[in-house]
Amino acid sequence: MPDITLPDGSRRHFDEAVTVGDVATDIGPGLAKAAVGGRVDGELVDTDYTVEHDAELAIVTPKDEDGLHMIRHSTAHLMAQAVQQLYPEAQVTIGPVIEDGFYYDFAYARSFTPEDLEAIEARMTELAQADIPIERSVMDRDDAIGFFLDKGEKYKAEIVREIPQGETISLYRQDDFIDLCRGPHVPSTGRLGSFKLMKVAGAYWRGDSNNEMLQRIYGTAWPDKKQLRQYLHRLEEAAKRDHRKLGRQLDLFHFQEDAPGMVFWHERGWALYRVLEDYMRARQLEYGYEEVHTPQILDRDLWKRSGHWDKFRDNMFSTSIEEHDYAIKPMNCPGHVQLFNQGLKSYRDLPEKIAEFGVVHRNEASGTLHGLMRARRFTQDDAHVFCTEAQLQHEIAELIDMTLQVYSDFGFDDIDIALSLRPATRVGSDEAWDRSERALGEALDARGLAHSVQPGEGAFYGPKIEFVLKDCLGRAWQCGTIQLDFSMPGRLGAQYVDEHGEKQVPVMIHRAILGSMERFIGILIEHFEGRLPTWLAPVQAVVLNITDEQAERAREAEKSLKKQGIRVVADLRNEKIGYKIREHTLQRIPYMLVIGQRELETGAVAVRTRDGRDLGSRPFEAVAAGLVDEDASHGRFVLEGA
RNA sequence: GCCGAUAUAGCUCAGUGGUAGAGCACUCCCUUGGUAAGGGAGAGGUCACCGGUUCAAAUCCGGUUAUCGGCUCCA
Repeated sequence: MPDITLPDGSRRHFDEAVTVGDVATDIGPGLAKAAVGGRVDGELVDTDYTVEHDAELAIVTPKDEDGLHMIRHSTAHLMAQAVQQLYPEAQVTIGPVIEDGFYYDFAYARSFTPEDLEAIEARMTELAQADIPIERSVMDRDDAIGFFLDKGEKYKAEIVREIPQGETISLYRQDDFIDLCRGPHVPSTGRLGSFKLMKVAGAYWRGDSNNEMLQRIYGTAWPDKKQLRQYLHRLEEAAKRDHRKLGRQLDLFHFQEDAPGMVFWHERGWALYRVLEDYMRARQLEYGYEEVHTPQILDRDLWKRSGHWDKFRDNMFSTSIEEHDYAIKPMNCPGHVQLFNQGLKSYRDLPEKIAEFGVVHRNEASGTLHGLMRARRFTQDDAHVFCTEAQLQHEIAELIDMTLQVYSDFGFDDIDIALSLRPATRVGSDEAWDRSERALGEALDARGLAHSVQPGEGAFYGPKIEFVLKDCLGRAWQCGTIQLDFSMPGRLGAQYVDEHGEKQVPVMIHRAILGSMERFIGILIEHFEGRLPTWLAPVQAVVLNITDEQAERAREAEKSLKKQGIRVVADLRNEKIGYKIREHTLQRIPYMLVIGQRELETGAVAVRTRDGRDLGSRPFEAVAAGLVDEDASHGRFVLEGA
């Protein structure tokens, strides 16, 4: 008869087999009421799971990660039940838990409308209030196939068919609704209630664009109303950071119908862009790169030789002139190989590091465009390192250092690293892939950097290391990449003469740190909610006069700061100081320098930050020096600290 | 590219078969005001584009384009 060990180490003895629910009741009525499931010897189970032997048991409540997961999963079932009651022809398919909620895919003749969603949500609330018991049962695999086919659920039958012969199939039933499911689930629908249906969208059956389109309904679910409200609030806050919205509000850039997926940079946005480019240029010079610039349009033959035309022609813009076919470059590498091929190269010339702020065009599918984050024209901080295999380890190690240093300067210290291995469609021999995958893995291990491995995710020409940075909302952005290429140098005839006078093909490393300049700017805007650190801010300070009396001094201050390299504007409009402060605060300008009669007399400026803090009146020269320091000191606020 | 939604003034939005609206922004005038919106007046729109229905279309229908949310994709 079972001895149950609880997570705090205490033991309870029972004279006969007990359910998880019984144990919870035995511990206390409050816990019994809260219990949605249990974890028995590490396995997640329903509350009516029977424990027959000695076991470790944790009661699962909505406060646990497990419990929250169960609530979301059960809410997905609740939604499916509501949908089938309201739309009996709708077939159920799959309904997994996702971050912050769940979705369920239905096969239905038409799309669900926002009104349908309201009706479904209302029905879900009724079903939750009815507190319908949720019961588990098992069925033989073949019986289950027949069962679902009888109900006209061909998708479910297909799922069951793929479960190995002989495995037991578990079903969960709540009233008239029965779904194939591994479980576990909460004991009754009354445990659910803090949910909201979020949106409908099309989704391909099994995620394959050759398959039919299903109707997916997304929802969110939480242990209580308060957490639901907090979640919805969080979404609103994230929406405020949307770089497309801020791009307009802060006058950084715009898009228009004439150039889908291509940015029109305004003066302020371009100022930010140039700071980023100048910063990367300085880093690259430090690390011994040669900056170059290669043609935008190259003969199609070159793209055939490089392998791009075969693999990616659908995503390339083409043009022809005088009966010659060309393609607009989607990548910079073939051009960089042409540069490497100039003159005869010796092993003494290696490594040769060629960098370009390369403007590329890729014909991204229309439905995928997303502001700066996914554009058809963007600029890569691209570079190619040509080296010998023997130099590989050292070069990769240096690239890893450089990449992490750059991220740190932008304030990103939480970086995930992934190693992506060979994809199904690829060029190059398996031996070359073996060597290159090993080289990258060893470089990471040598530096003690934890990383995940992603089989099949490599580029067609080689494996890669990807750097994924996390912004202040915890969202992940893949930016940096280091890719080995044992194929293209050979295809495009790159060679060097080794110490024995023999011709050899160099190894090529493709690397980008920011990735796309445009996208990185989008990430910065969202990460800082437009409140860019002084060194990045398009306008770093604004000089404000209070009355016309101080206009001349304000103009002088502006001129002096400009001369010292500060991005500054003077606002001498005939408006009250409060009005000007409000406007420039909303524009997220780091410092507002106010000159009134008092400052005019003392040669000072009154400094106010965009956070609304008054740093007091200070001598103009000191403020100017502080701004210059702050500009030079990536991310640190010198003036405020003073 | 696929599914769905959307497109009205510079911006944010209202208008739903019968003369196109508001707030902010803009221009001019008054105001010279000390840290998040001073007052008044004015100007501003082929209602995304093309076609259809109708006596009459921003409004209804069809198509195109773009955008938004997903899906697929992301060298």
